[in-house]
Amino acid sequence: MDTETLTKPVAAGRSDCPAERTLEFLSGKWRPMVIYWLMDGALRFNELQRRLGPITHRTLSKTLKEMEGAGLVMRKDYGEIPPRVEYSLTEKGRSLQPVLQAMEEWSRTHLD
Amino acid sequence: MDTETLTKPVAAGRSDCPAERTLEFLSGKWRPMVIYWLMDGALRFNELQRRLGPITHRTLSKTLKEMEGAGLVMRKDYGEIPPRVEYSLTEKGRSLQPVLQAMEEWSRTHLD
DNA sequence: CCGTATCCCCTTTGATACTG
DNA sequence: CAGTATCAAAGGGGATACGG
Repeated sequence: MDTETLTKPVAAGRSDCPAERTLEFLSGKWRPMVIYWLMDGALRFNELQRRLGPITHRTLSKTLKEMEGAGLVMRKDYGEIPPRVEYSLTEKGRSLQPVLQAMEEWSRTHLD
Repeated sequence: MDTETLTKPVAAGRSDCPAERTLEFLSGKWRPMVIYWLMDGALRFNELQRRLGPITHRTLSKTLKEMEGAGLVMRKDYGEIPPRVEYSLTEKGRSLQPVLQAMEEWSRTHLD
């Protein structure tokens, strides 16, 4: 009996690898770093930019908006002048920690 | 005392997020799927292509060569005619399973 | 301080045709 | 069957300038 065909869809037009869908939330040059820096709490836009180092204003803006759309990041505008906006992780964003941790573990044990 | 500045590098030009380095091994449109399908054992080139669905010959070839260079995939050429080549995961490639598993778990609990 | 609009480059991917 | 070469298309990201 061919157990192989029981555990995985055979020649599926779109063989859903669940890991891949998770990856979509982490793909992009800056997303993991953004999560990393927001893991401890909220940060203002410019503060976050300083932590990230060589990221452009435009790119950070775009990245944050995408992550907000993905439900990973929350934006809080204090409506002050000069502007003051804070970004933080949503529950969903924080829930990615085990994934990032698995990745850290792997980089420790298989890289360096 | 500001403990925050003790746990994370402040304004590092390249604040190393270890997870990011792992991501480099998994980034790319097809890499996770290739690992997924090779996790059970070796597959021939065309067989792998069929499983992956809509991937082009050229792209699969390139992807496999990259992953071979990264030490994730092993290529075995049987030197027969017609050609017969099998691809499989290296130990390093298989070691990524916990990472993929964490991703699967997340997609199950936070997507759908 | 926070954000957007334009322009440009570079990389990745796909389509297609060809080789051993 | 396995792989390469060439060309074209698409998207991500950076530089810069401008607006609220």
